[in-house]
Amino acid sequence: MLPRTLASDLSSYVDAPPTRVRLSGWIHRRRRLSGLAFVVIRDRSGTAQVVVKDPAVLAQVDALTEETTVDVVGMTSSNPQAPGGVEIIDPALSALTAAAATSPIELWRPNHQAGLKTMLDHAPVTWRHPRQQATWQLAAASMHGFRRTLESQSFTEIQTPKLVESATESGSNVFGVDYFGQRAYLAQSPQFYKQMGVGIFERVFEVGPVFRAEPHDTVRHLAEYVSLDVEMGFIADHRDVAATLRDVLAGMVESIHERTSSAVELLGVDVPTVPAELPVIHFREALEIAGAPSDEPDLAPAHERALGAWAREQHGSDFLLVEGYPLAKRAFYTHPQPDDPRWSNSFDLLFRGLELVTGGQRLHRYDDYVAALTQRGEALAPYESYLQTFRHGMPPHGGFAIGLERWTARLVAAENIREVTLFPRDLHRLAP
RNA sequence: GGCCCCGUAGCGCAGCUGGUUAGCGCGUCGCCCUGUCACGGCGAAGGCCGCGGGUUCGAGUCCCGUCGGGGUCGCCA
Repeated sequence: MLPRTLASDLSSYVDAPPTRVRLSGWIHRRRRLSGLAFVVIRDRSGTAQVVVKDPAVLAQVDALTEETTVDVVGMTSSNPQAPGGVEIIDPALSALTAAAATSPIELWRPNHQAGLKTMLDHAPVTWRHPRQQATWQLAAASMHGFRRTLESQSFTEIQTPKLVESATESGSNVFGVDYFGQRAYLAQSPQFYKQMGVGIFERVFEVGPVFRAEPHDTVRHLAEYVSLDVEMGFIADHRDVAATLRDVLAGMVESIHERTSSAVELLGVDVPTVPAELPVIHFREALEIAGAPSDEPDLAPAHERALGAWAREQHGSDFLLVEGYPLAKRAFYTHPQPDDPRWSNSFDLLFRGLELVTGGQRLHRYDDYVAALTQRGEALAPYESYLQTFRHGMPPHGGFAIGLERWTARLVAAENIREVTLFPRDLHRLAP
């Protein structure tokens, strides 16, 4: 069998003599005229045009619907009228399945018109739209840039359990599951395990799912999302963590430029520039800038949007690091701000006015953990295996977590995070 | 979960203060058109107007309930 040629490789035949090639892909669109038909074939690399004139093959084209998978063997032909300058002529066509059922949406249109519900209900098909594919290519490239940056700084990639014994962090609700007759939970964060990982490897990261049972039905919440987690030891304070965060973001952006220029172009993505140093403000200043009362414990979405605009104007930055969140509002393992324990050595990173990252310095002394848990009225027993980490020597450490889908959503200016999530899980959706 | 808006053909929508047979564009199907590229032309099929109840001589339209969807707020990545 002739080896496969990808649609995107066809242009290399512009100056070559006619060559026999084989394309495999989906029938993206048929354009039938009286004595000939144009068949656009879509594969993972893009689309290619096939010109059919033979009556027997024309009859096949009439019978094969859009989205049917086919093998096409034909001759390359340079033709200025062909998209990309090269097309396939005089083809033999063989369908790999029966004619495909009509697609719920018109995949061949440059801009599909379907609403969110239609897109999600038919995700196995609607993700085939080139613009949809492109959004996930951005996500994939971002994950690659994340991994590559951390590996170059000698971080070890780990995988931590998603079935856990206790509902660890306070705040968000967890999903309970039956675990061989015992109550277990879906991990809402790899937090404890990545700290244990620091005790083992010094520097770890993880790309994986986390689960939040919070009944929040908003454009930026999912019940399951991909968390890009980092944790590192032997830091001075949270600013060291923030510096790594900056490098990681720069690596993600670099990877997007390297690997997905066509997706960037197709979607008209405004790829951000990561400043050499992320602009930093203290939580107190953030409240002032946002015009919020000085005793607000957190930033509301409207405040975040105001701060995003401010960072754009004052620093020309799409990113803004807000540090020093009130200690009482952060998780128990958060390290206080040394000169004023009302505040903490933690931060959020806003990307274009949306909370994208939470991170900071953690406690690293066993006694501090006992004190922090006791002060919050928590029993120590459920944290036994976690606390073991700190009885056996831990470096000052910290880390952060990036919400992948939030990143992608901001990147493509999606109005709803579900637009950039392959198979979103939310309050009302468990399928597909 | 609170509040606001919306459910009409495969998709996107119109349907006015209630009135006879519910429309439009795209898609689908049929016929026509040798160079299209969101091809074009002519024609046809396709609707429990989300579901249940109520008001009325009469409901896609008004009211109540319910299910589903969107936005927003709380909270979060």
